[in-house]
Amino acid sequence: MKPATPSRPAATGSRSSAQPGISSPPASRTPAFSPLYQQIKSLISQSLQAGEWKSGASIPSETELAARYKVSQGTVRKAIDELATENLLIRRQGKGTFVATHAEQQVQYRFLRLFPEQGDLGSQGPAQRQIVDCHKTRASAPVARKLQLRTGDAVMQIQRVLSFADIPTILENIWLPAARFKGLDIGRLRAFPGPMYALFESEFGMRMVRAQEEIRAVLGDSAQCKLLQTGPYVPLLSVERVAFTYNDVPMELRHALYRTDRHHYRNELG
Amino acid sequence: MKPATPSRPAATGSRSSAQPGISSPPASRTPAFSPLYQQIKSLISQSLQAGEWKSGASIPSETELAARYKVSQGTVRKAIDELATENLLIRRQGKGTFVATHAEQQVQYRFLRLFPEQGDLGSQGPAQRQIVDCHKTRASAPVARKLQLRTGDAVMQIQRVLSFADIPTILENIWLPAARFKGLDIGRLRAFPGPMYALFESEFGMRMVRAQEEIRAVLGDSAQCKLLQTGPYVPLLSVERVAFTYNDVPMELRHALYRTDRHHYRNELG
DNA sequence: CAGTGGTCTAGACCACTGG
DNA sequence: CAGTGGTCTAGACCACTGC
Repeated sequence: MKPATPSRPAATGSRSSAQPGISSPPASRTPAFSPLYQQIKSLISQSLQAGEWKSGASIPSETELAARYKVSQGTVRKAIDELATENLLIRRQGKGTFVATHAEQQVQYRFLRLFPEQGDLGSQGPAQRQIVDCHKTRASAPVARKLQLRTGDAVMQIQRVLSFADIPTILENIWLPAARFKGLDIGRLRAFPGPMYALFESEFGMRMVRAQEEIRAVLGDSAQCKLLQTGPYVPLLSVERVAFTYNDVPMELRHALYRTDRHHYRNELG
Repeated sequence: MKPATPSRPAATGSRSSAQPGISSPPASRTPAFSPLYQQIKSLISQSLQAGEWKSGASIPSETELAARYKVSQGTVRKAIDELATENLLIRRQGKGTFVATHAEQQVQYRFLRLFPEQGDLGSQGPAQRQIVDCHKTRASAPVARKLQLRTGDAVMQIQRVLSFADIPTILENIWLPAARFKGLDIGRLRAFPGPMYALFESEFGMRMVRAQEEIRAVLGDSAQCKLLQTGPYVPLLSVERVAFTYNDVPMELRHALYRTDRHHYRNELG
């Protein structure tokens, strides 16, 4: 691309906003101007969403992508940089750029912010997972709203307990849109060795990319306290998480209760 | 700067790692290679820390800084970019780059992650602040450890209650190193109209840049419940925050209790 | 209109990885 | 050694702000 040329490359179409020299309706303002690298970014996002590259696999090199989209390397570089800071891609110098995954990481649980009170990281070995229940049901109104479904749509509901050092610590209730997770059952959940989000990736092609949590202090009821093996009416951390795939589509709702007598939820504020 | 020249500019000294053509001890490995923009970044950080530019004021333009440090504009640009994503600086197109501040923001409380259950943002107006106590005391062992002081060092201790829509919601206990906050008393706290971090900036030149929180579910004792006007033994969110200035120096410890019956703590997971 | 940050390019070289 | 991402430069132009 020569600089100073008003014409734009046909990345997929052309520059989305009104450009000088390009015919554009003079009326209808607020085109907002989308820079080239943003367009490249969304093209790469689309390829990720379409599954053009597998989880954990490498995407084409910057040079290749620059040639494909007919832009300079620096422009695809900026696009990839942003996708990397959003944790959709992972750059590794000398090796390439890879599709982010929940599997094969040293950080076993990407979205879990719970840390033991003493002994820093994973010093107590891997978590023990116990699937209590997994069945298909219909979405209640609040569940449907958070998952952007209609009330009564089919959802899979999973209940499980996570233990650390043999102490039950997390009680989770998970809802998934059944249409996207056909064939999921308690057997497959129990058989899968890694984190649940890794199962979603490898068996259903659903990558969780971002999540939002709402945290409250609550008193566990007797059933919850029994599953967590605590005394009755212990204060617990209620963590309601909605996890999103690409394009901010919600794909999982997870209501969790954390015991915080031996652990705490840690958060970094920028 | 000509490219391909092995010699490096004397930003403040010179490139910190072994460079070809520059005399450097061939022994003693692991220089780790610090790129130029990182050196510029730390120079700008030092100027921020030294108070060369006031809170909320603009720093020199990219062109000026490039001239000052004898590097290209793109290099200082990358340095500023990183400082901006770390929230030390704020870029405003067409206007300049500004020193981040806790004052004069639309987001009144930069580090507060508490949101009302309904009615999105600040719909219930500003918080009411009530200073309960402010006195000088000596740091206990745990307080000293978190503030990187010695046990028994002088600290200011502040207790206050924050109310939203006239409902007491947050009970805070704050510890500050007394040596850095000389002259702080309950009168000045009550007189200051803005957030406490804005007071720290404007009256003591201390900018809080980053914070870390540990969150647990607890039962409030009777004194705490009284201040928060709840029934006895209500589950509360315990939020222990350490706030840092530049260079990861801890400057504030804050133990807070949040009522989460009408609010929740919200967190985004990337 | 001048000045700021924001985008885009082209090219050179450096550091890291693996065969 | 070739290939990848990472750094640095120089220069042109664009978009936004305020005088």
